[in-house]
Amino acid sequence: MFSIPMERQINTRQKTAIRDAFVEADRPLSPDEVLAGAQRHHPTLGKATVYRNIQSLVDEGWLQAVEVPGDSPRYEVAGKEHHHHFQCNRCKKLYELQGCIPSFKMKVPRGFRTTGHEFFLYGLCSQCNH
Amino acid sequence: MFSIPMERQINTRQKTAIRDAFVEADRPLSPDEVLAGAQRHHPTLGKATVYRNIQSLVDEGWLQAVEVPGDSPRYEVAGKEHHHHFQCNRCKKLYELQGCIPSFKMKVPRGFRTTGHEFFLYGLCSQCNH
DNA sequence: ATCGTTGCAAACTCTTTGCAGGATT
DNA sequence: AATCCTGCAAAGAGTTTGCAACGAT
Repeated sequence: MFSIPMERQINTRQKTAIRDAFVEADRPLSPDEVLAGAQRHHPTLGKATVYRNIQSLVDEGWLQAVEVPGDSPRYEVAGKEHHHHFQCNRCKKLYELQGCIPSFKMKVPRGFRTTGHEFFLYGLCSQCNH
Repeated sequence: MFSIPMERQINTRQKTAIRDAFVEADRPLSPDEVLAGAQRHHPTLGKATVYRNIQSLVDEGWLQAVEVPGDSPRYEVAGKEHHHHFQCNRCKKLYELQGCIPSFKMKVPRGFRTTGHEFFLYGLCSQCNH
């Protein structure tokens, strides 16, 4: 038998600053937003470190990616229930919505098999809708 | 009063090859797919020309952009009714679906205003689902 | 002392732009 | 002939990778 060595859990100041940025923001963040948020805790943080730690947190299962149409990827704390997102047309911030749309049946071409869906609302967030 | 000069409608061989690629494919195409499809009509076509002509066709209203989560933009012939898209998980091709989902009411946070939505189905297309 | 992480810079990919030559009217 | 378009190559923007120095154990 082979034993799979438990990965040592390494928490550098940089990685902690990045996790804190997600907890404080409480919404999905882009790499640039992570850099800006985490630099308030650790000003010398570099962008390569942000990209590497995002990937590391995704691999650990702490983060998960949220792909957005026509914009850079966002990442959110993993483990939440199925939900969708709202993007502000002006500031481009992404927000979490509760729940899913009511059951829907979309017709797909013959021979196609559906395995999942995505849904986005667009508009103005409270900060931009004054 | 100023008169707005009517743009001369210029149709080069390259632009015609690009339009033909869309008509033949009958689905939204990425810039790379346009290049590949149009090069079958005009083998020396360059990618800068593809990008410029896509932009030109969008400006003319012949094409419209279809942004996709986590993938390069697609373009489809403009003027169709409101509809959504299906993306194949394996080959990444985008397909047009008919119609929209039945009426839905998603709760948004207070102070937010909704102006639009997007919806995507994912799965396997008939070519990849054998 | 060892081994993983950081931060800079270079490499990469996708897209846009500059420019000389070519095509169209 | 004048003007617009093309294709190459260089420039940008966002992301990834190489590497020497740093940090933690």
